[in-house]
Amino acid sequence: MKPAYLTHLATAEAAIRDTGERLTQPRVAVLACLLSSEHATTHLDVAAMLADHHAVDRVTVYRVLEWLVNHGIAHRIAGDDRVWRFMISRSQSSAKSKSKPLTHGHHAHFTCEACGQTFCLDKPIPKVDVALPEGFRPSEIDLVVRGRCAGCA
Amino acid sequence: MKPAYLTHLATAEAAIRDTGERLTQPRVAVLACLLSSEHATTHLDVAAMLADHHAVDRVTVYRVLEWLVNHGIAHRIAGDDRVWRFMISRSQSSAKSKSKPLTHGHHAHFTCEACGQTFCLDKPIPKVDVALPEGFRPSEIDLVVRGRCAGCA
DNA sequence: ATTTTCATGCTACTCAGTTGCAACTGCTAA
DNA sequence: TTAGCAGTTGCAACTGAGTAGCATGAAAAT
Repeated sequence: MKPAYLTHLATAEAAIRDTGERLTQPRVAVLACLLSSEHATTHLDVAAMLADHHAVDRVTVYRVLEWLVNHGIAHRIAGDDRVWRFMISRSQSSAKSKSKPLTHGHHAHFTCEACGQTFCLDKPIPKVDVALPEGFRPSEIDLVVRGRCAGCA
Repeated sequence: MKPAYLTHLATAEAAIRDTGERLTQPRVAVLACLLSSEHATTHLDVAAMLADHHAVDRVTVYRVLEWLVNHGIAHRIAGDDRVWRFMISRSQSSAKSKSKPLTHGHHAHFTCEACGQTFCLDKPIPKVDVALPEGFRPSEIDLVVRGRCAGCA
């Protein structure tokens, strides 16, 4: 059984070429990995998935993930276990535009208390109005819902 | 100049005695530290503050902080730098009750992108209704506002 | 084909947080 | 007041995430 990410290699390659920066094996492989994943994945998950067919050094995984984030292709989520998790930013996949850095705006995540997995909630989020103290200026709101996912219910 | 936390020692002692568990120097000192702090503090901050007058081993700081969280006296916040930060749960300070574990319910934090400090937003938060996928059950919602605090504006 | 530029891999490091264990101390009960 | 015990502390050694420096290697530009 071949790993699932293989079917996303072409899409990944196109997306990376789109950035105008260098097209490299590790970038393609890591991105394909994210594309094939339903939920947020750690650097470790990525390295493990690639181990058989596209072995990539763990440091490179870190760097590629960071690169993807900087290019607005992926975004990172701080989990409860102080491990970064990564996910493609679906929002940009529709935009054919020479996308600006993409601040990722209002975004909600769901973290399962049982299995620890994190999911992106694509559904539109009602605009939240939070009263801030004098002098505080907001730029972004992050919403995390904790609970039990469908699989662990 | 004496450290600020010294004025909170008595309050801290009372709160710990309230739990019915053991009253120890490190617990009192660490809690006094949190009480004296406006914003979320790391284990390191705590250890540094106590160094002169109540030196406590760093492992003990970790353990005491965890203990405080388990007793609903403090709560922890996952920062962007994957370091835990801690704060007293103001909500319980008013409750003279033999407080139940306290799930800390809806709670908002503000993280300053410039100085990295995290503040608790005590203001009531509008109830957020998030549409979850089929089978997902929420238990808690965490709201983090990112931006610039009054000091860094 | 050659050069330039930038990404990769490797090694070695930092730092948060944890574990195991021996020594100690706050509480309780005699 | 003291003896005993269980819960705490301190220490040392460890794990695991993430990073820095540097030599090698590979895309793209010429």
